Amino acid sequence: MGDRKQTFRDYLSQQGLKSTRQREIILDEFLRCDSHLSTEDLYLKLRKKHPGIGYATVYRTLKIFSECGIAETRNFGDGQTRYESTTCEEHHDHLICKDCGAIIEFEDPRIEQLQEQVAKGHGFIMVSHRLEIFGQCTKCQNKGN
Amino acid sequence: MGDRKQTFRDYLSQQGLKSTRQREIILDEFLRCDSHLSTEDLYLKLRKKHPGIGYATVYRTLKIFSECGIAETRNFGDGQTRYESTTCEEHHDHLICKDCGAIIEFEDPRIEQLQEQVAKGHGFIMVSHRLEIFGQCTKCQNKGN
DNA sequence: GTTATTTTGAAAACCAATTTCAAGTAGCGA
DNA sequence: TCGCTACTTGAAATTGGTTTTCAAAATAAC
Repeated sequence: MGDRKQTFRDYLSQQGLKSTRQREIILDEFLRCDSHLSTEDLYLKLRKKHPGIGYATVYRTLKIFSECGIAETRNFGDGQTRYESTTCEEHHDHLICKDCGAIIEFEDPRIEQLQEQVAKGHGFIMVSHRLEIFGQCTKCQNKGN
Repeated sequence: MGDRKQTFRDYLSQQGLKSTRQREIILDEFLRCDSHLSTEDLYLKLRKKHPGIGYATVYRTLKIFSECGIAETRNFGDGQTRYESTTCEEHHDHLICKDCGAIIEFEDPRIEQLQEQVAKGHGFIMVSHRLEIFGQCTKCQNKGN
């Protein structure tokens, strides 16, 4: 946590960018929040306490987060880009309920390994991957239908 | 092939929709082409032989394709929706070159099975999934970086 | 053929993402 | 501290793909 703030500040100065009040506020809020936020989600949250901060600033700051590695972009097919704060933990994938939209994170090294194999088998050097499983969660199964 | 055309016609009449010259042309072209076409790709291809057909018609027709199950939508994160014609074959996933954009299809039953396991482990009923591996293909590796 | 309904194509609307620009701010050096 | 320069900000405009609108044209049933 503390070191992600540091990572951000280091990245800024290294790129000749400036540390500003807005960027600090946005970073704090981003780290505090649940993940999988869209630009709009974060903008709306921020607006409650900091009405002055504009959408464009949130957008640009999130982009910097992903450049410096403290956030990753996700894309679940609903037309909105979401940002997820990276953790020291392993890479993970997502299980998404098609009914209620619940998102569960999981990781499975066996799947990761097989992916690596597949890539190699086609002569590819794997850089990243994305796995999403869509289904129906327990709750929604019980709600009938 | 023949039966996918039939599937489409059946769907139309079942929904009270009409069979038109444009829809037939678009279907023919769609089945003839490589997969992973965006609306624009298909529109541009069609325009060569059938300049009269409008973008909106291609868009709407592709939507019907996906409703009746002869096409599936894909989303590789470049901001364009792509349509892939479904085959009788197994489900497959994608290997995508981050440099030249080449798309390779693959399938791996071992991965599929592990996904099923993961879903079950979280109490989910798996409906579908999406797996994309991003990397660098052999060609682009040789082109140096 | 006539009629009711659907479809078409061009243009407009839509919406998230991205850029523009004038005013404001940070950070450096004097 | 002051001044300068470059970067940042927020509002508004723009972009680019998607989706809808609407009047004219085409289809299917009568």
